[in-house]
Amino acid sequence: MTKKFYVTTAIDYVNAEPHIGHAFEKVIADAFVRWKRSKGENVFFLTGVDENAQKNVQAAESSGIPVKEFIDKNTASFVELCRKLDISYSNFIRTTDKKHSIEVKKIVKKIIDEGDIYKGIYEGLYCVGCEAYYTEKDLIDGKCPEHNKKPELRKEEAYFFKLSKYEKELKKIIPKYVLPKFRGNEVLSRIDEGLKDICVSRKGATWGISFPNDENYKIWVWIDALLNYYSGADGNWPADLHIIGKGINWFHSVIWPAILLSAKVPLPKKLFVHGYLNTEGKKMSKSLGNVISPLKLIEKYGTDAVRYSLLRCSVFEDTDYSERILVTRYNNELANKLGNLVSRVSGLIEKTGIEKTPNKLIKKLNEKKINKFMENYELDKALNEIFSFIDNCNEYVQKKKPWETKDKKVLYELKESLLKVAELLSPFIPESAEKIKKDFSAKKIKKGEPLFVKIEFSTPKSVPQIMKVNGKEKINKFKKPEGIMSVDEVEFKEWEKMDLRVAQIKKVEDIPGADKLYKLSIDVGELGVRIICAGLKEFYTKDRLKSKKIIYFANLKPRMMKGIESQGMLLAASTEDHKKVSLILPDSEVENGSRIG
RNA sequence: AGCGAGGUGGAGCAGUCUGGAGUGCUCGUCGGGCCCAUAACCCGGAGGUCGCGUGGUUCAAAUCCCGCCCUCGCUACCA
Repeated sequence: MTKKFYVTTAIDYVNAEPHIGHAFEKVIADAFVRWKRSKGENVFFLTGVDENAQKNVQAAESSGIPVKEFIDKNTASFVELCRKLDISYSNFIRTTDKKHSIEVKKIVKKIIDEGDIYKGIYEGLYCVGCEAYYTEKDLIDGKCPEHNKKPELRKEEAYFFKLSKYEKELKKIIPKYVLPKFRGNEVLSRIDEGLKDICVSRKGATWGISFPNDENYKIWVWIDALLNYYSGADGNWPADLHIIGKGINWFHSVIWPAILLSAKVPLPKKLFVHGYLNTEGKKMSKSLGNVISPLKLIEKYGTDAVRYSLLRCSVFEDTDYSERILVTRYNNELANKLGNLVSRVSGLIEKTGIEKTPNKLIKKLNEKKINKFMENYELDKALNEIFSFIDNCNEYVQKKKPWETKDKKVLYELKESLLKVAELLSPFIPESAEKIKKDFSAKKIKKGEPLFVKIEFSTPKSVPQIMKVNGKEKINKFKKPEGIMSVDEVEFKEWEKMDLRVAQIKKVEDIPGADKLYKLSIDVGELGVRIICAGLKEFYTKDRLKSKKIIYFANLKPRMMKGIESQGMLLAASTEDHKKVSLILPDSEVENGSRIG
């Protein structure tokens, strides 16, 4: 049996629910995998979750749920995300799997035998309060930002990996391995700054995989995590393609090949580093509260709408993404261009019929170009090219006027072209592509339900159809727009659910590592004292906030921000670009905890 | 600070590597066409000194070189 083409995504931390970035990566990988398969290749596709990270433990602890239970719950939502996104993975790995930890230990053992792991002294600034090491730049005035105490210089025994040994070899590998080129260059220039050996053990950690022959240490989670590609390969190693985000490029470009070199395991062929999604030009982060939930989007708009809108994003560069962008793309491209074309052609065929003829229209389709883009992993450009052919089809209908000419041959060409379009789109929007295929392969082609129900932000009304006939304006009839779905209007019942209160700020504190966030303790009268995180640091000094009465959204689902549970949010006005932020305050003196509404 | 990316009609992009009339795409806007289709589809217009130096190279610069300004990202556990 020949080896399968092996594709992986990064494995995700399960310290929180999946966000849109996770969906982005999975969809890219899936579309690519489906395309490969459509070319007759046998593809093995691995995705999964990193469950051994310390972060997971922290998140579990602060939400008061046992680690295992917490992880199982979050892993389930990542599995659900894959299912709802139609991700056609072959294997889903969890790094707590026994099989995985056995493989990890084996490889680590090999590296030890190779003499590439040695015991040394780890020296760092340790804050007793945090029970964690800090680097110089984490500190504020040389003090731990959380406890405002000088950390102590602490030394402990640890295991180190001889990363520096592989510097030369890595520099040779990277240019061919990393895609796009500029990501490879970034890494290379960092290697030139010096490659230090890395600490690969964690002493006294309770979660994770133990060192072989030394139970006092857990293996650094990255070694563990990276090896998922190997342990989950199911006999298909080496990987042909790793798909990851730019944030973990270093680990995949440098540490990962070094580990494999040391363990004498073949190297993966390509590393595909995609960019990030931003919201309204801003980085997505929990502290900004602008994280988009893919599960919610799917629920609201459907799998293919989410897949399509994500796949239209530039793969290598960072791209702006928002619900509004999703809706715009969905309406303009899926509903108006493609959906409408399917409707008009199937409707015409139902009325007129078809007659076989050579397909001249399809000549406008540049399939070579599309394949070229796909081979270069430029999915967005391939998709663009397909849609430019869809434009050609719409132009063709317009030009040939088959509703007038009753030309069955033209309709045959359109039918054939749409079948081709469906084939080309199936890696991107499998469900809709399948529908198109089915519609146009039927013996008796009929106009079906709209393929993409259009989304409108306001309630649709009946609109008069105004037509100009021979230069004279004529109101034809009141036509109810078809296939319009209304969203984003809030029922009074929904509004009522919101518990808004007046609250007074009692304490303002910095949060370590957060440059925008304050931790606020607020007095909400009968509801007691609550802790919230607010991104106000750029706009308000601590003194200006202290003892202010603000409007507080009390029953907002609590969320973790920088390791702190934010129990609700305060209301503030902000300009579009978020450059100006102003708190909303009660007009006159009211009691803490007063209801608003 | 270092490294990286970018500055192209009102918005967002492509074009720059490999120089050839400001060309293209999506949205918006204005006008027209069409009445098959999900108010969709098609055609056309307006709108830009391609960040600045009226810098250099060249017959020719958005594209190559130099300088400057501005914005954004990354800097070792974030997809």
